[in-house]
Amino acid sequence: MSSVLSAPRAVLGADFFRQAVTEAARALIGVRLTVDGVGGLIVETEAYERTDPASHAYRGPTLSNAAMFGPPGHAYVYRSYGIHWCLNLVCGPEAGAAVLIRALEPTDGLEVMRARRGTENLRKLCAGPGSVCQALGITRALNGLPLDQPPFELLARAREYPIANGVRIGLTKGVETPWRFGLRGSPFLSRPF
DNA sequence: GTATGGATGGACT
DNA sequence: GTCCATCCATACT
Repeated sequence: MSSVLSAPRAVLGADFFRQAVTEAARALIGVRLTVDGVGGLIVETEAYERTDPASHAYRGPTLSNAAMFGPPGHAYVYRSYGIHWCLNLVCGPEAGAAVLIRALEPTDGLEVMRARRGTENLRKLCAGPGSVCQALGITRALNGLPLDQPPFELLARAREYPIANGVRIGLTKGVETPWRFGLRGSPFLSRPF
């Protein structure tokens, strides 16, 4: 599908991140996410919230998940399987909720991302939460940082997008909860819906 | 103090 | 489809 956009986009404000986490996860599809100017359009997200057994916030605040209990509109970055980094956007009217960024359609800084990922394949640059962080250079150094300031930039979607939704990926708890959202038909999803 | 297992991705059969 | 690299917070002894 086309990703061309010419209209200027607004930076996402505090109100965006205060909406219910599932609404935020849906509304983030089509938003342009960059870190130091490198990134693309968000095409896949998952929602996690406080009372959700699959969420890192489920057992309450700890040192490592503290960002999830901070104000919305900030990043929560964690290490996954000892190898990868995963980026969440803290969202919602209540503390302890966040949206996992699972895939982007790469648009900005393609050569930087190709070098970081070690592949020329556009479809594989940002397909999966670990890949997104590798391509964008996201590590724990960005944990807790506000999303409306550099190096982050989040620009509102240019139009409405058709949304697919389904169950979340890779979980052992909360496996039935259909809180995975994606751009329907996008070739840049980590997996089809 | 020690064991465990996870919101993964890539290599391989 | 299966396997497993590699970190570290948490659970358990």
